Amino acid sequence: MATRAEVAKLAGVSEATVSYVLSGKRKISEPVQRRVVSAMQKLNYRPNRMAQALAGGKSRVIALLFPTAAKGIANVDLEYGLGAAAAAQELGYHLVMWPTFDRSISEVIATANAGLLDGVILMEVAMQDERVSALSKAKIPVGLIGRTDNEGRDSLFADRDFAGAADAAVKYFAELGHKRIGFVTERRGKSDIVVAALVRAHDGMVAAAKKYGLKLTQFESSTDVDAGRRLLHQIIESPASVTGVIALNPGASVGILQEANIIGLSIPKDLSVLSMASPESFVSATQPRLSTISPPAYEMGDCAARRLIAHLEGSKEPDLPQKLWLGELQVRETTAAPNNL
Amino acid sequence: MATRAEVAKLAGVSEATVSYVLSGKRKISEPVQRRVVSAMQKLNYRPNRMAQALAGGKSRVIALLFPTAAKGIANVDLEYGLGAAAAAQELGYHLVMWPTFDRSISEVIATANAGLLDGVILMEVAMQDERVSALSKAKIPVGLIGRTDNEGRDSLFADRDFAGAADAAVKYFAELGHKRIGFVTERRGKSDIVVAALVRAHDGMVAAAKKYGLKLTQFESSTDVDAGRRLLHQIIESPASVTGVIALNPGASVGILQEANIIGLSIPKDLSVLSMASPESFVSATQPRLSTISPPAYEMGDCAARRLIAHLEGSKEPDLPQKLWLGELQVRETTAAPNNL
DNA sequence: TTGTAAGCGTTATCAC
DNA sequence: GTGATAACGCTTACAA
Repeated sequence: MATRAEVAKLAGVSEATVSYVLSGKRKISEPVQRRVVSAMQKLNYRPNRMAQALAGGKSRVIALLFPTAAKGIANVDLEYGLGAAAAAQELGYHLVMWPTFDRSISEVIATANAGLLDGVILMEVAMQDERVSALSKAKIPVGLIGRTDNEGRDSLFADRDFAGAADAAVKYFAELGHKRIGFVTERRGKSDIVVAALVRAHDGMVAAAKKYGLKLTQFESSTDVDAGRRLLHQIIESPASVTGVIALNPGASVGILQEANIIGLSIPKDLSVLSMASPESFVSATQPRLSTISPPAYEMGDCAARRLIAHLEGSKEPDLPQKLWLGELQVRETTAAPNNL
Repeated sequence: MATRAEVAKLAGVSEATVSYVLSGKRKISEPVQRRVVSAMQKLNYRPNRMAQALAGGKSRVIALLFPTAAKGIANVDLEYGLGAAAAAQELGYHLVMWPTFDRSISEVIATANAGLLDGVILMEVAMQDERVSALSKAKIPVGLIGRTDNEGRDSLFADRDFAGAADAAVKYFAELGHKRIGFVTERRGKSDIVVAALVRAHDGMVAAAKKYGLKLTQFESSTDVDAGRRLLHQIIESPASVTGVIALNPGASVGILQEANIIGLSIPKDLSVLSMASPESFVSATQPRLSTISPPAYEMGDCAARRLIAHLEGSKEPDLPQKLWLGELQVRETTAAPNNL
């Protein structure tokens, strides 16, 4: 590759001038500008990013910590990554895919300290997320897909409006005529990590149920489909006798559908099912087609990356208005008025 | 972060010695070794990757060109990326996610020339892949998930054994008693890019059908589910009157399942369906559960990354034996003996 | 408006 | 075995 020195020589200017033409941090006279630019083109010059990074202290690389522990089902999460990667690209950054099996981040911090990473995007954020604190302490900028309970402080997030989504879901069920509904959430594991989404969705559901006067029963299930299948029996045997369920984890919804088919329970006639998080691609495979109110993952990933990068670039004002995503209610074939009015 | 200079001072050695302790490219005496290592630990030293990259000419970063054009269904492809990213990580490399909407790679080449990328992994490889030639011409190492028709030359690939997979699939159908089967492949678009997988799968199917004495009819469908649904009508109205189909693209299989359910066609009684490429997570949602013989995507991504990195590290002998992946035949609920023997 | 030169933190090539 | 000392290609004061 051509170096800056060669461009400078060809254009008959100093090396610094070449840099300033590129960065625009200095006023350059018309003729010089032209000469430099044409020299760059002639030599097919590209500034060396490693040299830029070394001299400038910024790599323009960010990492997405991608959770791979729950390999259960439907990697909804890919869409987040795609959105973030595309946004990064558009802004001249690069997104490294960082698969994580646990929540340890010492290696991430080390890599950032080694100058390779300017910032990090986190998923599956907990209310009190040790990773966020650790990264903050290490002065590494963090973007979140999700958010902690530290509302004001960490402003670099893209999160769902769980209250709004829960409200929309429950309202829909109420309008269909349901009186007793279930909420399927993830089993909170042995660890004391409380994923923020679970808490906010739960709170949203409770509030919405109260608002619309529905009786709400909570069920717990792990992410895999088999757990969802077992769950259906719990649901129908429950004294709560719900006529519909709203499920937070995709595995549960599918498991319920599967098992219902096997035991001859008719969906949505005998039980309505609404998923609060299932990717489009995944829904297309379900039979009957799952009704959903899912997060716009691509968009959210895009937003998280943009916010983080804007921060890295030193923008004071957040360019993007701080919004939460509701997700669109997609009525398909698993929701209807209750049978046993 | 602590720099090498600080470590050298603390350990009372020259900076070069610190580097050589790290790289092991020089014999270091016991006491010096100890002093340097302890100084490194005390200062929590990490070599600056940008400086290493600049001085060494290698960034230890590779990119995965991730196709996002066919947003139809089931991102099988995430698993490839996860495998590749994990392998890279394990080997001290980093994998940047590079979403691509088309097959242009000038920007990739420019980025590699800018020193950020040491190599590139390609997906959806064509028989004659212009991207491979362009990258080769630019002296950028390429790893493939898939492979071109240039068998010997580009040795850095991880591909399926399409002949073997087709053989296994057809053999299975033959043993079930099917005489006339269909092969569903992707519609070859307007462009003249011939994705290698399509060709090899086709050839494999033809050979296998001949071998087991089955009559084979080819059907074409685009990737989306709706196309798959329309396809079912083509299949049942076809004079070939097949009793089973083997589908290359996941969208088609699902569409067929969907439409069969709607029009009251019983699967597998009236028609057996076997998918040659559907991710686990996706299959769990189908009803009835799709029988498959899918590629081990994670493993293949892992392999492609390892091969590429081994090459980047200058290994002459390919460490990993050059194998092709068959994929495991998973008999689930969409395949059975034909009804109309 | 432009040029000069001091870093940035390594690798690699000499010497000793 | 170990220590200097040029690169590596850029950013960015500081001069002019």
